[in-house]
Amino acid sequence: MTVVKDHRRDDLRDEFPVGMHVLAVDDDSTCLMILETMLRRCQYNVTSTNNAKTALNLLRGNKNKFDLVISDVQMPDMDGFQLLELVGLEMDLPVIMLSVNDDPKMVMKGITHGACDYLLKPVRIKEIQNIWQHVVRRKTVDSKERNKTSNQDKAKVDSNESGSVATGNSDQIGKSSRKRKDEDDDEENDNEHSSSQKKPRVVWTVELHHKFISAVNQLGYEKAVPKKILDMMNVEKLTRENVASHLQAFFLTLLL
DNA sequence: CTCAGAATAT
DNA sequence: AATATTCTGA
Repeated sequence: MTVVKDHRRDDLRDEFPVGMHVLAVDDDSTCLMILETMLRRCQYNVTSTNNAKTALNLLRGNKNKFDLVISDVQMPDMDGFQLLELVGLEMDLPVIMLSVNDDPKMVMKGITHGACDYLLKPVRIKEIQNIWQHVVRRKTVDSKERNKTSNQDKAKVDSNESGSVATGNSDQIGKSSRKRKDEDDDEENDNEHSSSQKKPRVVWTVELHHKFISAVNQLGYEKAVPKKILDMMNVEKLTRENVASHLQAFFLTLLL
């Protein structure tokens, strides 16, 4: 009997730090769910909460339990930056910020407050797959050099690290977001067959996507079906097909 | 006939 | 790659 069961060309196998403990924080329950799902898929050990205070309590109560914190920026009780700061003060954990806001000021704020990464929503699972590198880096640096000059922060911003860890990097920040809502009723040419009616493609801006997410959120994952989502979103010009298409794509990105 | 979901096309 | 359109079955 051949004892060959080693045939794996599976992707996430080789040296993924399985079981790393991640604390996910987001007030939007659907986002949280998605985040959780993605993290689990990537074989992280996930604890999640929908508010920063609980997050803090969890962290304080289990100083060694977590390896990484990933938190939304905008939250009701305490915003992500405060959380970030407190965590930085009280413990040595890598924190990743999540936001729909691609404003460079915000990104900068995150970084200067000590975030080790700043991801834009909607987050793709590929970005999640890669975050363990921050933990590794932190640990490596930490054990090697315990240098703590009693200096206030110097706001030294390093764009992106130069290639260091295995897989290629994720994308850059500072793109996307076009102004939507293009009303078009301009008359102009009624030539026979040329262009009479434009067919505006629906552009799923972050905002629109967010509405979509909220709708799905309220309906619940199982009951979220195009028509219901559609009239829950209540966006003009949007068709059931549009939503259906987006829904399909959306689930694909979740599983990718 | 209407819709969801998958497949396929642009 | 993102969104639209077509197809199938309920």
